[in-house]
Order: sequence, then structure tokens, then C-alpha cells
Amino acid sequence: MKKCDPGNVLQRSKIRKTRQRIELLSKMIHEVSFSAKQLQKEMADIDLATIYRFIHLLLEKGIVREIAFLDGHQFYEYVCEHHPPHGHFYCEHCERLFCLAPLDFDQSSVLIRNAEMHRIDQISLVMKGVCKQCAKQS
Amino acid sequence: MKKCDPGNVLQRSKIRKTRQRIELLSKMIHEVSFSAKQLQKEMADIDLATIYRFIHLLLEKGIVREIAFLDGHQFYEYVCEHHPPHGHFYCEHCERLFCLAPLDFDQSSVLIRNAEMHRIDQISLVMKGVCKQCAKQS
DNA sequence: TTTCTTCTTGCAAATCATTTGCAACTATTG
DNA sequence: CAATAGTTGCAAATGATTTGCAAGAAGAAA
Repeated sequence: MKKCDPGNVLQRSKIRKTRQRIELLSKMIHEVSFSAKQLQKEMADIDLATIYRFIHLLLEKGIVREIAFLDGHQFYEYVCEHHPPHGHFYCEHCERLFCLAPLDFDQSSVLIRNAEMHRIDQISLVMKGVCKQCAKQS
Repeated sequence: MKKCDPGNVLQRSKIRKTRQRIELLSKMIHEVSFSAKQLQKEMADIDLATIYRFIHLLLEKGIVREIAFLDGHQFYEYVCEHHPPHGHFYCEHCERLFCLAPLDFDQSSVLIRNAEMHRIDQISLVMKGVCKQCAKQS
């Protein structure tokens, strides 16, 4: 059974299958990252409210995670075992979001030393700048 | 001459001094972090538009920097030599934002290896979770 | 398959942070 | 103290996200 098949993913999490959800989730699975607006641009027949409601449902179930808030939009990515948490790099010129390599345990541990922390639920590392391709062009 | 005196800071950056700006900047200098809304709550006589306009001006001059977008609000911090770039930890319970220790060069370098990057303008590292104090209480 | 119940959808309206236009006001310069 | 350029408050606009609600679709049971 394909683990990342939209139908299976929904079934496993006991989320009712609808045309809209299947379409949205397959898109999410195949994109490096997505925002509500991007999804709607490519699936104009699905209401924005439906998209936002579905994203929130997937967040609760841990099927997607928030990765960054950029240019007034929240970006998300699909969670799977081949895609452990990692940082992102946003090119301000072409507006693309790149994934950074995941940090290993030792690397991560240098980040999380702080006397005030009890539990960490989410780590977000985002860099902004200009990518090589854009640098060449200008 | 005090480097972090609001009046001096504005003068040095050729920003016209007004009552509103002096009041806002002194608050910013003394806070670990701030949002437009927090500032307005404590200085109700200053218009929100003025606050946003001033923040943008300070961002351009490099006097403050964006640190995180949380709960629908952008947070900023005052920039000074005793406060190099560093990560933050946000307690979802008490909604406080803590500073993490700054990373040294070697530590930082593990974060920035990515073939796509040409130039990095901004790095944002934010963790969300629960702080020790809140953990004790509940 | 039909029916029943529950969940989901699209639509329109509401929210909420942030931005903008504009006329009145104020800091700075000479 | 006048002239000028930059600032302010106010109200209205914007834009992402959220919500209420009635109609429609999915899943369970007969």
C-alpha cells in the first residue's frame, strides 16, 4: 500500500474523502511547499474557505506542518518520513522556497540550549536572500 | 554619548525627532521584543498607522529587525552590538518570547550550506513550545 | 440501493493586521 | 519667525484568513 497516496493518507487519519480533499492533498504531496493562495491558483474551482479548513485539519493530524510566513502568506509542507524537519531558504527575487539539508542530532542540539524551554513543539529556521540563479541574471 | 539613547539614535540616522518617535523608540530599546500591537497597547495616544510607519522606517535603517511572525503578529527587536542575531523561543502558553544564545560562526555555518544560496540577508530561527514556568503551573 | 445522519462545501459576510490617502500639524533650516 | 519638507491622526482600503449558514455529499445501516 502506498503510504503517500492521498486516499490512503486520508483513510489512515479517518478523514472523510471528498473530491476536493483528494485533489488538494495530491497537490500538497507533490509540491516542495505550498500556501493556500498557491493551491487556489491551480484549483480555482475549490473555494478558499475549503482550502483553509482542510489545511487546518491536516495540521491537527500532523499531516502537514507550517514552515514559514513570508510575504504575508503562511507556507506549509507535507510531512513524511523522507522529509524530516529542516530549514528553508527563500529567494526574495524569484520568490522560490528551497529546502535546506536537515540537521543531525548534534547539529540540532546546539540550537536548543536555553534554560527557559520545557518542551519544543516546532522549530522554524528560515533564511531570506537571493539564490544563485537570480544572482547570475542580475 | 549614550549609543542607545533614543534621541541619539534618531539623530545618527537623520530621522526627524518627534514626541511619538522618541516614546516609541525608548520602549523598543527597553523591550526584549515587541509588536505593533503591544506598542499601541501601552501608548494608546499614538496612532497605529504611525507605529507601523515608524517600524518600517527603522527596518530600512537597520535599527530594528524582524524576528518572527507569531499568532498573526510580526515581532521585532532593537538591534545593537550587545544583541547579535540569535534565535527565539516562543511559549505558546504564556505567549512570551525568549531569546536563545547567539550561535558562533562554526555553529552558524552548519546551517547555511545549500547549493542554491547566493546571498543571505536574514536568518530567522524560531521555536515554539512551552516554557518551564508554564510547565510547572499545569 | 435507499435512507438517515453527520460532515463538508460554496458563498457571502465578518475579522483582523497592516497599509494608504489626505488634510492639518510640526520639526528643522535659514 | 517664515518657508519647506516631513509627520501625524483619522478614516477608508487592502488582503489574508475565518465564520455562519443552507444546500449538497459521504458513510453507515437497513
